[in-house]
Amino acid sequence: MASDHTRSAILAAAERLYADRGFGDVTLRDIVAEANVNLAAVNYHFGSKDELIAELFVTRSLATNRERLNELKAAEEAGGGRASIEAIMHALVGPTLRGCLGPDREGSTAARFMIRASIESVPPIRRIKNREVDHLRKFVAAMRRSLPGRDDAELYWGLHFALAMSHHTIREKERLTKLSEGQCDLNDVNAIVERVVTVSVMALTGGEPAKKAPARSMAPPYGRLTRQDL
Amino acid sequence: MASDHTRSAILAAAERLYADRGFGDVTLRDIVAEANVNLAAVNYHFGSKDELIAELFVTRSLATNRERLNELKAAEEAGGGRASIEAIMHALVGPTLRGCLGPDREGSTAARFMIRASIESVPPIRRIKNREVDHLRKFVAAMRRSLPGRDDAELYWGLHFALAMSHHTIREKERLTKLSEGQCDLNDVNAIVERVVTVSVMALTGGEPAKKAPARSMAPPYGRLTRQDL
DNA sequence: TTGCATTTCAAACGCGTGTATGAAACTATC
DNA sequence: GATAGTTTCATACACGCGTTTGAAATGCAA
Repeated sequence: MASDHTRSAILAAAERLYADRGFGDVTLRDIVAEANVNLAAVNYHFGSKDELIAELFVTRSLATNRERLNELKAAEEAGGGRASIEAIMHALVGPTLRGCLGPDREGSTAARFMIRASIESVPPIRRIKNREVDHLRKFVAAMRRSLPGRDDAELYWGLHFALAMSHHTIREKERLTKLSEGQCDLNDVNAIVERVVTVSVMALTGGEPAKKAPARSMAPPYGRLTRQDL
Repeated sequence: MASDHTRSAILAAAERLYADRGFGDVTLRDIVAEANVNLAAVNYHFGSKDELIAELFVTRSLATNRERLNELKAAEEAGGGRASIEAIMHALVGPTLRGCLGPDREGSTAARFMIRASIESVPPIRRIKNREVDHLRKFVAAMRRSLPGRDDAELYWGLHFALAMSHHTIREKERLTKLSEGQCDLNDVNAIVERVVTVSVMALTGGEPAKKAPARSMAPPYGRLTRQDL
């Protein structure tokens, strides 16, 4: 057991370097140099480079998931077991967006690391992401409670688009700034969250203010929908 | 000059392998084995591995961009210089979605390659993508003509979200299928295009059927907007 | 056929990587 | 303070990679 000093120094240095320069060109030697520890320490404490990356990513995404679920649970309790669809989407995209776009929170290293993880998609991280389905299903369940009668496929598409907008905003933050020549304010995180939530809710409810709308409303003007369940 | 046989065999083999297995674990040796040419041929004909990848990507994305602009031009001419916002978004996301999700088009190798390029984000490709700004600006210009008086930032956000949804759908195709347990039909490309267009238009017009709406309508319920231009 | 330029080829180079080794330095328990 | 277990360290290994080399083969004009 002992001090753990080396172990956490490696974790901190690795996260910092990965956040700054991406997974592609950060070697174990870079990491141990930054952490002032011996090269062999990585394999001693983590087993392999991939396991080090996995541990970093698991830690951070567990934290985000916990935050999301807390927000969801709070919203459902406040609504007597049924949260508004706005609140649900807010809980879904808020923590991630705040974490990755927000101002320095613990030096924002964690945030920048998660951005990299979302951009570069290295094998150990991809493996973990594929097990995130269960977590998302909890949101689908909440959405089902909030919008009863709505087709399940519609719920999945709404969730999918919400994640699309928030992840893409994180990934392409720089590009959007450049494209819009600074006209899109990427610093006001709350405004961005509201923007994403608003569009997501519109996608799910078809533009109406989202008060228990009758049923499927996002049906495209033409072109068939899913035909699974006729 | 000569036969070009070797050159094109390399291009074809590389695209096929990258499409199937990703950039991460395809080596030059894999490629030349698949193409039945000598290892040194790659450097002789392309200069380096990165330039080979770049040539592949440039070729394919030029084709997509051309397709997009053709669709846009056709829509603008049909509307007397002003296309409907639906048509513009359609031209923006249609070609990419059809190319990457559609059924076999020339063996769909090109499509799968572009999916990889959008997922893995390898340096030479990233460099090229960063020069795509000019191309997107043409769409912003068309949007400005279609929705005059609308805040520029709103147009950028709308374009951004449209790209978000189409790219994310391509990237996470498998995950969405798994999450929804097949309830989201990822095979009906036209329906997906309509879905993305519909939501994009709602994001831009605020849910109204998009007939030259007065002005900014996607303003979030609370939270400030951009403050650049006061 | 000769001569020159282009293209192919087998082989090797050089480098950087993640990982393994085995001894040395600690730390804690008795 | 001896001993067993844990952690650090310098060093080396083995391998795969993109790239280079220089000679052989090929194509083509005169």
